[in-house]
Amino acid sequence: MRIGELAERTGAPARMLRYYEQHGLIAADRSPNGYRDFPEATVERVGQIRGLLDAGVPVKIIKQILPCLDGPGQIYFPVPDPEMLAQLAEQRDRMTRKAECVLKNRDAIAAYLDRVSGTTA
DNA sequence: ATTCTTACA
DNA sequence: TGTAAGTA
Repeated sequence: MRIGELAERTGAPARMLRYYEQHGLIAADRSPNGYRDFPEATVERVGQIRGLLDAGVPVKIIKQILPCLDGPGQIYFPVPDPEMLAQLAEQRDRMTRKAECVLKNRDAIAAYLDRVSGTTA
C-alpha cells in the first residue's frame, strides 16, 4: 500500500512514516513511479513502534529491539548482548518513572471528574 | 490528487 | 512539526 493509506490506518502522519523508514524502523519497496510500497504487515509494525515511542523509548533503542519484536508486547533476545541489556535496564527504569507520573496525573484527573459529575449531574 | 526529496526555524 | 518548492 502507499504511504497515504498506511498513514490513515496507523494514525501516524505520512511524514513520520518517512521518518521511520529513514531510521530503518520500517521498510518499503519502491514502485516504478518512486512511490513507497508498504507490506501489509507494516500496519501492525507501526503500531508497535508507536507504542514504544509513546512510552518514551528513543528511536535508537527501538532500532535495536525491533528485529526481536513479535506478538503484541513480546520481546526476546536469543543471544543477550550485555551492552544492550544495560540500555534496556535503563530504559525500563525510565518507563517505570514515567508510568508513575502518568498514573498520578490520571488519578488527579479522575478525582476532578468525580467532583464535577457530583456537582453537575 | 498524491507522493517524493530537501531544507530551514 | 509546519512549511514551501518543483517533480513524477
